[in-house]
Amino acid sequence: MCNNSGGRGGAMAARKGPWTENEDAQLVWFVRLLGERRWDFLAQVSGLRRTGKSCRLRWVNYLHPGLKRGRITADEERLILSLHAEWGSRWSRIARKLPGRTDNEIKNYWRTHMRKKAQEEKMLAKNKASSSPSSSSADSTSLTTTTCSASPTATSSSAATTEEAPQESTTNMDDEAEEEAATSASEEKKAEVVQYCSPVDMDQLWNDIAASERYPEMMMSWGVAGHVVMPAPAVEPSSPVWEFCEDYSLWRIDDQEYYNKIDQHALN
DNA sequence: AATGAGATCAACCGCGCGTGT
DNA sequence: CACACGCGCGGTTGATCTCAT
Repeated sequence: MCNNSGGRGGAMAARKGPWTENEDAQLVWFVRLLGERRWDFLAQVSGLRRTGKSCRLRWVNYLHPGLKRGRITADEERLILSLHAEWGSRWSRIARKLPGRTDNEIKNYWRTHMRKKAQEEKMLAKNKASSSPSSSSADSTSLTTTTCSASPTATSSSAATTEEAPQESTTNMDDEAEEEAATSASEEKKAEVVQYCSPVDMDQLWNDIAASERYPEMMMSWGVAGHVVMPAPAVEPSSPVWEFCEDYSLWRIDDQEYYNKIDQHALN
């Protein structure tokens, strides 16, 4: 299935590992051109020696406009905790409630932070057990105690998940409704995403990108129109991909509204 | 200043679901 | 109805960064 399995098309082995700036820029451009679907096709057509899967992941987790960079806030943490308590490790679903955050990000956050908290709890429990065996709940971490009681390492195991998400069935209707709402109101949500964009780098980025006008040049340099066996665009090795993107205004092909919103936000 | 441990993040993998033929 | 394909999701791993010793 993956094009690195040598299925069809190119016999080129798929690249793995960290993405280069050129690859990022290229991917961004082709996503804007083709949309966020048909990733295998996109991977082939773009000339990227990556699997569609890899392209999608890179886009979703790193390149997607509206992604929020920076630390998870206290509010977000609270939300994550409560949603995790409700849904278990349905990271993508949880992520939908946290505009600008990816499932991967939340997943990572959960793992690292909950592990820490679980360790703390363990210590607390031990201490309490040794001092007074009667009480069972740690009070200091009031917010987190209820949900992070599952050991973080075990969080990944099905046991923890099922243990923590027993209401899954009861929330089914909720979920479906939410999913529907999520897709139907995607436009709204995207605006929401934009709202949530923190003033970190992304703002600057989109601002810069919105301001530029030169994507056709890139098209030429990549020999767009379908099959691109391309030398990577010339980018200064040290320059962030965004500078490259900026030069070529990558964001103007489709989903115009969406990106307009982003642009507008960035300009505010 | 060196180094080891822990934290964080990006990326990959396998599996399952939805859809088209 | 069965099959193949494309995609998304959850779990895991490995590299890099940060901080304490």
